Amino acid sequence: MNDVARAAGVSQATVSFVLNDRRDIPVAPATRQRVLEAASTLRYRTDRRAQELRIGRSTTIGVVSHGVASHPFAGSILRGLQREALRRSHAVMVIDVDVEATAADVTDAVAGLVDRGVGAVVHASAGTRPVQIGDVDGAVRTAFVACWPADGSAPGEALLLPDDRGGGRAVAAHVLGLGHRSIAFLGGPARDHARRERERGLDEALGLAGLPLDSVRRFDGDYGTRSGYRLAARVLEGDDRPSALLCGNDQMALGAYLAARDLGLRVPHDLSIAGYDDQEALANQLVPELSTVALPHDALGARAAEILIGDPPPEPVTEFVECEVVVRESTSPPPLNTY
Amino acid sequence: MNDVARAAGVSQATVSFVLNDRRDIPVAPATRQRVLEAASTLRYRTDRRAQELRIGRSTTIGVVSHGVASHPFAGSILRGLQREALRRSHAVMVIDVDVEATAADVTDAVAGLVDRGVGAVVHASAGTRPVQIGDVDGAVRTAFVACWPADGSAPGEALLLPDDRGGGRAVAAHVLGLGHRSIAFLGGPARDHARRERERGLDEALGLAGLPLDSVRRFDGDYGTRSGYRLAARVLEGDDRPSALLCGNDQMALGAYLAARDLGLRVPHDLSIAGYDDQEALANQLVPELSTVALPHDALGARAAEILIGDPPPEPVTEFVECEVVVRESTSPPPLNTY
DNA sequence: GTGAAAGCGCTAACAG
DNA sequence: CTGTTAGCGCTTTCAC
Repeated sequence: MNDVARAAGVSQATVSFVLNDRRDIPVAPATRQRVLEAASTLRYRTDRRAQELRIGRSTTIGVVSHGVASHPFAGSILRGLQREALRRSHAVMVIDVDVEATAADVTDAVAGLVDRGVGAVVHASAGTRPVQIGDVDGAVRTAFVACWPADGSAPGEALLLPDDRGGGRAVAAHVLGLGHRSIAFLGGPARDHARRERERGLDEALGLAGLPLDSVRRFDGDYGTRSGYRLAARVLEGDDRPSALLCGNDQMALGAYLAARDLGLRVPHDLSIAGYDDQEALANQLVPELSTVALPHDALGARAAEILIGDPPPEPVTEFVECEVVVRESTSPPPLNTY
Repeated sequence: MNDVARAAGVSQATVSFVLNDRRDIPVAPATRQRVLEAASTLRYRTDRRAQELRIGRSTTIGVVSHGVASHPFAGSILRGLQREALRRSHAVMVIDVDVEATAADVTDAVAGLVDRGVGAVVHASAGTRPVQIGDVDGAVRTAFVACWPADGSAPGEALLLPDDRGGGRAVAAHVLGLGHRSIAFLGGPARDHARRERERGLDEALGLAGLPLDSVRRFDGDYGTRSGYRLAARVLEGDDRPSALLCGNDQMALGAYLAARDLGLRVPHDLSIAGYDDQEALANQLVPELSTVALPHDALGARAAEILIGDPPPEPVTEFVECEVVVRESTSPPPLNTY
């Protein structure tokens, strides 16, 4: 900055003023111009560390990602977050911790972030589940995306979740609307939060349609393709084969695709299949393309950035972001349609 | 730090000495102990920004990820990188740029990183392809993981690539070794680097086996599941159906699975299929489990951290990291085996 | 062994 | 409108 000042023939303070575009300090247009030029020819860039040190605020937000590596689409959360952060000239620093990280591991991660001056941290997961948050002592602004503190503590300034119940209701309504009455629900683990919400959504849709809850058979899977395969094979081999499968996620739907084909069933002609997640490079690439529910990861990430960079909300916010069903080719009216 | 000094009844400098564990400055064990205790009860943490500002070196390394969001397993690169960085008490700051980012976009990304004091940046991609690097003017140490500068400039201190040729050779040898003589290669785009290397590997394996290069039919896909489906359907429907398919990646192999089933072919009984990438949650989840080639993303990331945190190598290093074939269930000897 | 003081690159009073 | 200066939290030289 001194070099720029010298080159422009002004004081270093003046350089700071024009570079930070401070409108309250008047600077002669000509001077201003000289400074800008000097800065540009010298390829000057302000050192954020020094700047932050001085102003006492941070221009970077940290994210603790609880197992990106294990989840293909965590990228979207990051993307939304980053885009929004960038718009507010903030940077994003991420540190990935294992899905099975202990509280101590996470404490280290958060500490590393805080030591480097992040002004806020967002915990992000792709699975909508409890995560370890470590012992951070409320030292930093925090938000949660698709996860919440495993230890039951308060979820910082914001708890941002996909509206899985609504999504579950929406796909169910879609399939019901097509005329299906014999449906199987191939869900995630029985204790999984998302699975439960989605199933409740299903129940709501059933209620709305005036159908008994036990008209849909339900199974527990593990969100893996193989479990989708196994469950689908089992239900499809029995008598009174369902005409539609509501899968816990796209991976399980893929398993169902494989199982259906192995049994000589055509999708969607003989069997409709719906997924959940709208996983990139999967749902829209399948043959036939998979009807599914889009998870609003990008929006969730963006919202987190928005909240944490702005003024702290008077009280913690909890938001459920809508999950839209995206209808593609794998769902159609049931065969032998009788209405 | 002043608070700690006061609490321990020593000067602030002494606190710095013991906290940084400087063995060249002798400190009385008792004093040392008092400082440590004070620091811990006050929950003191050193501000890396101030520290870096003073010492003039950085303890964080930046990564420009060229399209994480679009590639499911970029996470592994990050993971390896982070693990290695952590071992050397560095942090990792990532910024994701779009796959189609312009040089200007990338310049901004790198600048954001450098302004925040990263000591080095690694460009990472999941696709092994040229990437924009922006105009960074050699201002910072740089390495490339699974990518290289699109503008033909020198690849910084290190160019780290998967050995796709070796991987291609290895799968081909595996399938050839099983006895297959009628093979089709369903590759990625004709101009794609990885596709070409993998195909060269195939040629080498053919040469080693004393087989003519034209004994394997080759097709161009786009690494998407649908293109795998389309290509497989085409080649499988024709006369002299191949007994084995070498796919450009796991996604295409999945397409081939789907196509094979649609034609009533059993894998691997009627048809062997091999993928490439060993994509998490895909390859090992398919039914049957997919034989494929593992990409060493984790190792690549780790190596980048190792190089950039250590002393600069005297001259740029280029390393090819081995891709191992992982044999699972989708490959077996051909039907009507005649040897 | 320990402490005082300078300075890393920056911002923000305040004086001119 | 511009320049001087103190100080953000730290490290390190040098004197005690």
